[in-house]
Amino acid sequence: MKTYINKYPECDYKGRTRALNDAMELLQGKWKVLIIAVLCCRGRKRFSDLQQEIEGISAKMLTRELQVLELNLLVSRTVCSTKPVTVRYEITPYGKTLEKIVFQLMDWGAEHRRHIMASTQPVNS
Amino acid sequence: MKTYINKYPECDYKGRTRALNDAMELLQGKWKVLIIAVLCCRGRKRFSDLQQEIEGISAKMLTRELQVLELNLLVSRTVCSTKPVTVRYEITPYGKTLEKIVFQLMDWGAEHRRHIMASTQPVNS
DNA sequence: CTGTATCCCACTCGATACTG
DNA sequence: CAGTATCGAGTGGGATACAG
Repeated sequence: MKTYINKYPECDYKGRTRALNDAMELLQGKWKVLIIAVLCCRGRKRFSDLQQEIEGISAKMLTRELQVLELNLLVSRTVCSTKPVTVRYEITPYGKTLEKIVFQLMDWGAEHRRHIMASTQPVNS
Repeated sequence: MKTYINKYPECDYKGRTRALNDAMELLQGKWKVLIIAVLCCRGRKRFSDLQQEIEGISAKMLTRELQVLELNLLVSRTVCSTKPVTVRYEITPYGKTLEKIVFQLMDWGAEHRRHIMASTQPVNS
């Protein structure tokens, strides 16, 4: 029952745009995609390691975004009962289904930077 | 000088996350990806047609987002000097480079809805 | 028809301080 | 170590009115 994207879909148009909205809404925000990318690239990570690898993110934001990702089954959270507690975060097999898209976005972003720099006056930074 | 994404890149990590941020920043917001999708699927469209096809978007938002997309060379804008002016918007060949990603996001979003509905109590709507 | 200008609320996100 | 609580600035985006 998988539906495939047609180039010029005439039917289920509403459903498709809704699906796109779902995806974008979930991935919205400054950090979530980045977190996914890091977990995909670097594998299982502890909270503090994640915070170090994701430059600029605060504990609050990292917590909140990880919770959303966990709720959406993209990331798994494991508490290790060590002396001070440590927590491991890991991308789930299901989360891996986003890996390809995220990496394509990376590629596209790099290409886009070149494209814009070459074509116009860079707007900023 | 094209850089490729390795599964576990050790070098140019900063560059990659920066590229990902670029891409996400550009695509951020409620409407841009949707506009791109519509222009990809439906081809050249006038302003008012776009507004009709994209349910819920206001003129202000449509204008603003189209301007951003045009600035980023993803969309072209053509003014037709008809009696009341009409304007045609069209995805550029460059903009088409996002088509694949956008459609994959659509697919993923549809799959995700099923996945979440099957696995948990739906949170809302 | 295709926008622009204003007003305004809600929400995002950062900073900081605190807890088990 | 891994969070939570609270405050506050900035912004995204809706509603409405107006303009070329």
